[in-house]
Amino acid sequence: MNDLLSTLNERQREAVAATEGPLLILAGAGSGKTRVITVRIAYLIAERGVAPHNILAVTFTNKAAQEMRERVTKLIGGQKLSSAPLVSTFHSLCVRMLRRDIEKLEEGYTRSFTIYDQDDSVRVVKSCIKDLGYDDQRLAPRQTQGAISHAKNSGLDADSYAARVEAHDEKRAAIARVFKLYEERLVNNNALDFDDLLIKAVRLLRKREDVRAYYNERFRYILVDEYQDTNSLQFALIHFLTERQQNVCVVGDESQSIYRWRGADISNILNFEQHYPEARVIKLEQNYRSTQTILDAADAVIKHNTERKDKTLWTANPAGSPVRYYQAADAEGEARFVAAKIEEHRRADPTLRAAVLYRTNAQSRLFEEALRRAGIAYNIVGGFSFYERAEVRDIVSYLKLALNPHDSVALLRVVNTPTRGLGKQTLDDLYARAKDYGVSLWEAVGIVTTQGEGFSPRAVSALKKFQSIIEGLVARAQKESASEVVKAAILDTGYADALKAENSEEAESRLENLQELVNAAVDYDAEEGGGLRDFIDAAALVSDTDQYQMDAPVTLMTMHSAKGLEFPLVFIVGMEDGLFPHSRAAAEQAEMEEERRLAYVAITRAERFLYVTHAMRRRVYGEELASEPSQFLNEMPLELLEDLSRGASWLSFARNSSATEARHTARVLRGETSKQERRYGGKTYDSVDSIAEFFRQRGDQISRNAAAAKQSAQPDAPRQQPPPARTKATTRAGGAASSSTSSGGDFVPGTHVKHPKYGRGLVLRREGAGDSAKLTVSFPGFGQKKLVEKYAGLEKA
DNA sequence: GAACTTGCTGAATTG
DNA sequence: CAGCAAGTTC
Repeated sequence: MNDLLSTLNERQREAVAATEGPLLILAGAGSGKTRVITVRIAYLIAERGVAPHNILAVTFTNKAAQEMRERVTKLIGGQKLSSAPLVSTFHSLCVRMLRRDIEKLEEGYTRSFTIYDQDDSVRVVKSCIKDLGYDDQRLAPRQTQGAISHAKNSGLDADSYAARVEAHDEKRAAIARVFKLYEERLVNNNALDFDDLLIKAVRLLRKREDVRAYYNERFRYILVDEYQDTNSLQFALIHFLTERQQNVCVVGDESQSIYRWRGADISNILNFEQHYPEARVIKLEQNYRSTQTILDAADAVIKHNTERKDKTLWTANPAGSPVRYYQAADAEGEARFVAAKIEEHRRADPTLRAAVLYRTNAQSRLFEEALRRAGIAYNIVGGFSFYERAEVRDIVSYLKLALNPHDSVALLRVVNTPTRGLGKQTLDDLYARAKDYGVSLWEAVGIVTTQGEGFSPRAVSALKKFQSIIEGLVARAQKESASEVVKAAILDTGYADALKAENSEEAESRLENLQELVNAAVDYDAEEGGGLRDFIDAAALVSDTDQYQMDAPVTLMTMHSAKGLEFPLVFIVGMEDGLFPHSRAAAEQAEMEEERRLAYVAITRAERFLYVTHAMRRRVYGEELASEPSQFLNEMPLELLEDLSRGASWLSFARNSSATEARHTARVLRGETSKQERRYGGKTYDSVDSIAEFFRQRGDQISRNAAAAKQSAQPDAPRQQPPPARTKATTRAGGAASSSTSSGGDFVPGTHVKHPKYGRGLVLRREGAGDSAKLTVSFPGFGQKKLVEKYAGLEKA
């Protein structure tokens, strides 16, 4: 079967053929990573005679898993296989393991456990905060859930978290108590949150030799995709699974690590060779995806990061067209521009797929509107997914109860939906009773319906009604197919009737969504046939990125969601300081580097055409704010950019010599000059000559200042002060008023200054005079800011 | 007990 | 600006 390998280059072939022992594939963007993985699986089966069910491939999203499955099937051709390789996400792999063996953990969980998504977790956290008597203003449920999740991901349980709380830190002490109660409640509800899926699976492997042996025997060849995004739990999981055999192949690219904030540990990939001393390393450095120009832009940006493995991506592709740049007056104008350009491109080539990539989901709305107005069909990833719609969640809650009636979150959600006369008072009483007896809400329902417990006859009969509905569903779940139970959950509960009675358009569309849910279940029955249990598990584990449709002409999504995808035409929008890079990242170097990797990911999605845009004004929180171009624009070689803006733009400004020097100066300040020198199209930028020229022009004083600045960039120099607690995404138009220290005229270009928010900076430019004098100041790490001298509160540094 | 109104606060990225 | 929670009214 030589034709399997014939489509691959030499490195790729090596990566496929090195089947035995640990292997690290460092796969640069667009280097044919997925092809290598899929061919490798096919090769293992066809050439090495490995039984398919002995192969495990792990991905992060269902979409990636599904694509991989399809491609393997295609590669193997018509061959009938005795079994199939398991291609799964980390989370569904864990669910599989736990559904089989969770009882062996002896932590009180049974195999019919429920999975809580983030929304469910927050609800539980909220109830814990309330019941502990904390103020949910001071202890925001969302934040608290985030803190708990973060702790769990770093391997802490409630007790070890509590032990680490400093004596005086009341807030964290409160979180620790919430954490403890939260964990108890999950056990009581027989529920696991997303983090638990990994935690319990790892614990199971650690604790039980027999389980470990079973999986080591089963999975003889393991592949892990996007290895740079694995966290310590995922690492531990892989570690246990490869305990006996070391046939583990991990594929990743540390330049595309963008989930550090979620606990991804980049050292997993950086130290792979230490973890597996026998490891072989193969680098895939030829990019097949993008034009030379796009690759140059990406490369120039990522080179500003200090923390990276050395790897040079190259391509045999043509230079292609320049990166198109557009500065819009406001966010609406930016959206109009994008819509117009998409139309233009698609008129020339109707098959051209486009993506609009933004930093935050909130940015999507304007693009949706503009595209709709332009009559362009689009697909949106993220935001409200199908399974997040209230009506779908309601029905899913009924189904969850059918499988695990002790799930109190699900119970509370639907006990009075549709309304059946169970108001706040009754539920509070029920809740109190459950707490008194130390039982689940479902058991409390049972007690009240048999003993009365002093509840009003009306309440008792309503509860009885609810009870019989759930019992009916429980019975059905045991013998009927998923779609049958889904239908029952919509009809027998009175849910559909209540919607019909509303007789509104809104209700009509909800009914349609529920019909969709039924369709999904019917499909599931036909394809997987795993029953309601598996259907609900799958529904709980769908992710935003799973919504991506490969054939959609236009896709709107975050840059995060775009990882792993490619498009001939890409728009990176909202390239503004504070938005991208995000203001929350500005305080820490490591976070800034992650933002930069995100920029790298976004740029390298583009195959042929790349547009970068930003707006001068944007509404944030309903407030009009002025914004500056992103420093990432500044980090692209300006020669590669073509300015499509109307009138003067930041780019035209940057291209005149003084601004170019400003760029150099900013780099000098960050001590970054020596490594950055590089040639683009025969022209040099960042040349030592022009920096020298710059200093000659500015005179001796500046050279001295620059030298001082360079010193302050040393590691032992005092760190710049942290930003204020609430940094707005952009600087307020008109400037923040504060004490005016200046007597005017002090801050000529070249002066080093100190700003209350941004720390040290260098004045690049001065416009106007007197009270209206405006300064352009470059702050290392914050980019350039335009400040009104009078209000800026600047001091000489 | 349910529908409506006001007022407040908060959104970075995700399985 | 928008979504949600508490308060207000029927």
